[in-house]
Amino acid sequence: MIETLGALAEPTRLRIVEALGRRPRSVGEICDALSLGQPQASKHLRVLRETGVVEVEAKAQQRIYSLRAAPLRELNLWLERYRRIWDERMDRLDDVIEGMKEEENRDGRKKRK
Amino acid sequence: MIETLGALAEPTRLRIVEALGRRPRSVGEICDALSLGQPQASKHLRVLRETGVVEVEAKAQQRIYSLRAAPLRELNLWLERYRRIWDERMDRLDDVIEGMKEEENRDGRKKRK
DNA sequence: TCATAATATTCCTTGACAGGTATATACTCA
DNA sequence: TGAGTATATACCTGTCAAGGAATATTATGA
Repeated sequence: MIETLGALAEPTRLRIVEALGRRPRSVGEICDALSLGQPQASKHLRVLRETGVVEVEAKAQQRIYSLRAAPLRELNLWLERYRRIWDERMDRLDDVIEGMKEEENRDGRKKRK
Repeated sequence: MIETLGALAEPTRLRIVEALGRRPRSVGEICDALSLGQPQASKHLRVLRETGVVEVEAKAQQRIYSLRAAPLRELNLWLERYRRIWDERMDRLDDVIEGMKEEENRDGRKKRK
């Protein structure tokens, strides 16, 4: 759980996770997509793998990395304990998401209910 | 967002956040509750404050720290993008957030976004 | 004003970690 | 088997952050 946070707290690794969130990718694809050196990518992927954030599947001489469900689920579960805080006085969550998706002037006016 | 992750990715700070999740506390209370040295507590609280995770309210000569909603909400929002991954075919952890995944329910795979 | 309590800051040392480069390993195919 | 491709590891170096101890700051009350 805290290892998950640590793994995600690094900018490059977060970008890798977001890239893998779209679809699984090989190391080379990750390097290309993120303009990363290959050793750097491998090292970050190692961290992500050792913390259980990603998993690998060998395909010929490539390694296909993809996200694992467990740590994200765990993170969500932890966050859920604080729902009463982050959901305070707002509407239901989907409304919040809806509102933020439209990305209107975020700092302009506060929406009152 | 990534600053939030970084702030939470430190064991002591995570414990502080969890303590504040129950109720706001003064620095001294945090030191006692977590067996922390006072300068250490203050320094971690500074990080948490500068990343917006907590806020302070002065009360006499004490400083009462409490959690802020925004970063937790933001973190939840980020995590929501990966719900399709971490929620894969498990039982529902909660149904509140579920209004936005109508499109995903079939077995059609997404290759390209 | 002074003494005291509560908290913040500074300085120091040390360890972890990320980037860069070079090199090693593993797999495939001719 | 050897060449080529894809990925992993080792080594070095600089930076940053955390813990510890001492000290500074700020507010309170007598």
